[in-house]
Amino acid sequence: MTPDLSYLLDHTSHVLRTQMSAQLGEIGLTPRMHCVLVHALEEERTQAQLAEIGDMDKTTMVVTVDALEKAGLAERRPSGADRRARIIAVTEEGAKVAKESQKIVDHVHGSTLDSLPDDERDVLVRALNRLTRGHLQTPAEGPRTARRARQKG
Amino acid sequence: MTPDLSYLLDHTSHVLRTQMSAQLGEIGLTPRMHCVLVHALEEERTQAQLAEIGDMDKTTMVVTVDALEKAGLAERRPSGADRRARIIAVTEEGAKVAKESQKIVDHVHGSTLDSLPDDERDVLVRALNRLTRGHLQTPAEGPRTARRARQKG
DNA sequence: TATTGTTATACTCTATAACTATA
DNA sequence: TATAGTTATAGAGTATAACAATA
Repeated sequence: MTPDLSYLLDHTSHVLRTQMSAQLGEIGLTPRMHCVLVHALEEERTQAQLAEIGDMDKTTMVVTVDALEKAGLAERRPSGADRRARIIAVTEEGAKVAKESQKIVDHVHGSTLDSLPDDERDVLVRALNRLTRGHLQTPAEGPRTARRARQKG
Repeated sequence: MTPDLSYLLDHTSHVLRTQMSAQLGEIGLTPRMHCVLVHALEEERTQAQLAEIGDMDKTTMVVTVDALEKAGLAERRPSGADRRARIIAVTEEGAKVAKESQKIVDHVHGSTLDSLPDDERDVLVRALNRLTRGHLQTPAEGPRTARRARQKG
């Protein structure tokens, strides 16, 4: 009998996400805010670059940066190189929070992996990495959702 | 360094779901329709029971059964035991389609697992099962989304 | 009073299109 | 012409509330 891989992956990823959201929520972050914060800290990056890294739409990015600015964790700054682009600069407070949130993320991942026997832990990660780079690399095409033109006004 | 388990599980489950949806879509089914069809075939079951099994809301179940009826794959029949309840009866055509869709599901799962080395394959499934029954059994509580009362009329 | 299935609808999430300013 | 970021909003998905029939 074939194991129900869909159920196993859906369930584990769903529960892990709820745990992550709940834990990050304790310090006022969403997973997306954490992602942007961390990658904006690594080097000077524009919204488009951060959207690419986090696999978000640019409009989703706008909302996420709005939230970070409102919370005083990051700011939009004009890019010297391209006056259309905005660099996302992390504030001092934002850097502190990012350190904290990275600890939370590592702890949630770590405690999950620690619940497995040593041999299973390593192989699980290796197998998921292999699938991610191989058979489950690319999403299958969904049916193109036709969309009406937006109302002018 | 802690592996990014969130990314690995999210990505693999997402891609697997798109592949499954695309393959089942070829014969006009959604994953939910397949799920209902298969469990309705096993024994006489009401909508509520099938919703429980597939972890769907009862209103989502209504939509799913509507789709199955429209496609001529299942019918609502009054339950002898409880006149409020409806038994979901699979049609002859529905049984054929269910056989087909089960083949598709097994093939999608099978080809994914077959892309892994033997030793990784078994351990992956064992580890995911262990997480599902253990550390990642229960979703964390989300913030209760307050909802306005519905308009009368 | 509680439950099954239904309808209507409200909410969330995300993506699309159009827009402004640059390039 | 194309791109970065913004705004408004469409659309999918889903969950909530109220309801009718029945328990």
